[in-house]
Amino acid sequence: MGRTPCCDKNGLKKGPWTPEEDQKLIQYIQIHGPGNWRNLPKNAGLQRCGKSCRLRWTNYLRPDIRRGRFSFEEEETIIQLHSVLGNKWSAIAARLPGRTDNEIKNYWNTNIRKRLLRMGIDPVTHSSRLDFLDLSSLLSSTHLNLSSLLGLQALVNPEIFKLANSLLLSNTENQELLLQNQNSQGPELLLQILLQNQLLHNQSTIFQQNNQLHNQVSEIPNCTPQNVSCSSQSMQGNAGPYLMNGQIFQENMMLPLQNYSYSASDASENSTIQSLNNNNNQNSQNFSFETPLSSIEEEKESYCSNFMKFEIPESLDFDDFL
DNA sequence: AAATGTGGCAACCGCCTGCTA
DNA sequence: TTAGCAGGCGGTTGCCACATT
Repeated sequence: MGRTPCCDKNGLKKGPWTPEEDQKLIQYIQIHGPGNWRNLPKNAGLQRCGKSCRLRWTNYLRPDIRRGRFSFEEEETIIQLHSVLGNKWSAIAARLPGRTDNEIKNYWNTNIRKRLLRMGIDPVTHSSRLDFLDLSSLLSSTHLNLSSLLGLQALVNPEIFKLANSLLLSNTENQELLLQNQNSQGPELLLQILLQNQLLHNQSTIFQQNNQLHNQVSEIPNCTPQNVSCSSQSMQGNAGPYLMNGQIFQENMMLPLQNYSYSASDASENSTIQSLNNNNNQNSQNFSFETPLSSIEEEKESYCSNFMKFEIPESLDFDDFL
C-alpha cells in the first residue's frame, strides 16, 4: 500500500496568501522546522494544501531569500548557466544564493529572454539567428566606414579587436600603398579577418583558424605577425561556454553573451536599422563605465547601445531574421 | 479621466522521480 | 514487489500595477 493522500483538496483555500496565513506558516516553521508538509497545514491551522505551504515558504517566506533586482553579476551568471543547463531553474538557483528557481525563471521569461529575442538570439540555443556570413558580405558590399567599424568591438573578441586596431593603424599609414596593392583589400580584408576568427569560430578549430589569421596577417604589408594575439588560456580544454575578458562565449554562438542588453536599433520594431552613426564618441559610449549610473539597467543598456548600426539595403527584410 | 495595453510576479497545475508502506 | 504519495520541478496562468492612448 502506498501513502495516504497528502491532503483533501476539497475546501482548501487557493490564491494569494494573506499576512495572517504567512504569519501562521512562519511561526510554525520557526518552531518545528520545514518539512512534513502533509501535516503542516492542519497543525499550523491553515486551510491550505501542503504543497501550497511548501511553495509559499520556499519561494517567498524563507528568511534567506534575497529580494530586489538582479545584479549585473547575477544576470551574467544566469545567462552563462542557462547556456549550459538550459531550463534547469533549480540547478541555476543553487548557484545563486538567496534566489529561488521561481524568481530566476520569472526574471528569465520577462526580461532576459525578451532581450535575446529582440537581438535575434535564440534564448534556447543561445545561438544567433543572424547569418553573419551573409552579414560579412553585406558589409563588404556597402560603404564601410572605418571609424564606425570600431563599433564592432562590442561584437568581437577584444583580443581580436586589438589586432584589428593594430592593422588599422598600420594600414592607415600606408593606405595609398594598400589601395594600389590588389592583394590587399584594406578594411574589407580587416573585416573578413574579424569575422573569420570571431564570428565563424568553432571551439575545436579556433586555434587552427588563428593560425590562418596569422598567415593572412603575414601577407599584409607593414603588419608583423607578432601583433596577432589570441587569449588562449581561457579557452583551452573547455568544451562548453568559456569566459574571455569578462565576456561569455559559446560554441556556435556569435555574440558575447555579456552584450545581450540592447535598446536602440530594435530590428523587431523597426523595418530598417538606423544608418551609420559617425559620432566619434560612439566607442566611449559603448564601453565607458565612468558615468554614474542611476540603475543597473541603464548601465547594461548603455554598455552596447547602438553597437549594431550598419548601412543596410532597403531590400533586406529583417523579419526573416526573427 | 477612462479605456486599453503591457510587464512583472506570485501562485497554481501537472508531470516526474524517488521513497515508503 | 509494487501501488501510490510526497516532494521537486518546469510550464503556465491570472492578478495587479503602471504606462500609454
